[in-house]
Amino acid sequence: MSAKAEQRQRSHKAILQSAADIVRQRGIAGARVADIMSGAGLTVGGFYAHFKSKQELIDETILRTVGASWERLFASVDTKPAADRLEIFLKRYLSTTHRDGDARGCPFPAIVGEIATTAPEHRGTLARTVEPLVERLTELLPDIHDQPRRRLVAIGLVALMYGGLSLSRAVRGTALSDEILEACRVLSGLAIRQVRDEAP
Amino acid sequence: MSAKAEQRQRSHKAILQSAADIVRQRGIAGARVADIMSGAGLTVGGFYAHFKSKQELIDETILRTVGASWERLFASVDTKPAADRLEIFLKRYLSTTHRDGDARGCPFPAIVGEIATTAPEHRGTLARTVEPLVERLTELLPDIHDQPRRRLVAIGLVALMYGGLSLSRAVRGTALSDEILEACRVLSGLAIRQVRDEAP
DNA sequence: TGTACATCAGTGAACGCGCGTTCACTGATGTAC
DNA sequence: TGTACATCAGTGAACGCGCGTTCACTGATGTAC
Repeated sequence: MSAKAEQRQRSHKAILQSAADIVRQRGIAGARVADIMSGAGLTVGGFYAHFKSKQELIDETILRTVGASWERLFASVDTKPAADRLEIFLKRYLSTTHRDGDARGCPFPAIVGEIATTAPEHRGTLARTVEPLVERLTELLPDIHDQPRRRLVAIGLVALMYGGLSLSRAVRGTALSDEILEACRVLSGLAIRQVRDEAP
Repeated sequence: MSAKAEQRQRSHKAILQSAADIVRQRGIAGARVADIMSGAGLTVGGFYAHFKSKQELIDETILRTVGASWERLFASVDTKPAADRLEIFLKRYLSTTHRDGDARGCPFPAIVGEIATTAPEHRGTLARTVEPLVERLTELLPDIHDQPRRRLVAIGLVALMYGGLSLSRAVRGTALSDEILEACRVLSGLAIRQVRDEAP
């Protein structure tokens, strides 16, 4: 590949990386094109040689960051004993480390509310990212042979994880913030124990 | 009171009501001063005779709408048998009616994410609203005599309710949206059953 | 191999628009005598 | 009671600012001969 094309590719990647970081921290509206570009070591004007619009970049950023962050989490529990995986998974998602700006963390807290209110143009993209997570998470649940119920429990856990992390971040700095994370770990533990007890 | 003062009071109330409606639908940044005023039957310029700034109005709107919406829910289950109250409460919060823009619904989905990312100036106000809910909700839980755990379960349920409603709204229009609400009802039911089983 | 021209990634200023906020003004209500 | 003036809730245009997007330009890289 020519030096020019290589340079272009490097810039493209840098823009995506910068967007991923900034969107996770500041949400969609908070991620300004000029800031994203300067985070990539470039200037505003060059943006439109890489993406058709801000919306296109945001869509691609959503697909990439949701996928990558959850896959990273799934991979991190892969080596653990099967029986412990779900608990460790929940513990990591609902950790203070994740709350306090893990650069590779889940972007949901930064984008879900915005998509519901002022950025409905990304609704379809978001919906597409949730389904795979649910399927992967279902595999981690106790095998209760009631597949529809298993799926619902997985979806409920996604909502609990997202809700807990989001609320915890919103009240960051207060004692309640830590309590929220702990509470979600406790609640998920209770639900999972009950699922196990119900299993045949 | 003079006719002038009465007029002023009516306007003030209308602005608050309009703000409550619009914030719930479009979030904080999405609630434009001009739109709020026109929703109250007034024009932009008059706004600053009623509030020092948009931030002041938003803070007051958060305090009022969070308090009122949860109190309304608590009141609505007051006449039910004590043993059923929590379940009905959860069912109503996690209903499609509530998701589909109940005008008096919970404002959390519209504001929590934004406060965590682009509107940290409202963080303290939000935190102040959560504590009372938790205390009220704790009373609805089975009496397990382990108060700290009881509190954590209540907090977890708040996170689950908020997370479920928010996620469900974000993917509105898809089959997943309904599933999320059902999933959260199921998950909360499982956790509560487990709490009961653990009770002495 | 060297030279002249073409390409193209990136620059930075400018544009148009929407927002929160300000302010001179209006006209109905209230007050003093 | 009537009259002259004061008050003040609300108007609507203007201001300043920040944002997404556009565009004429630059200069390094690539190509043709």
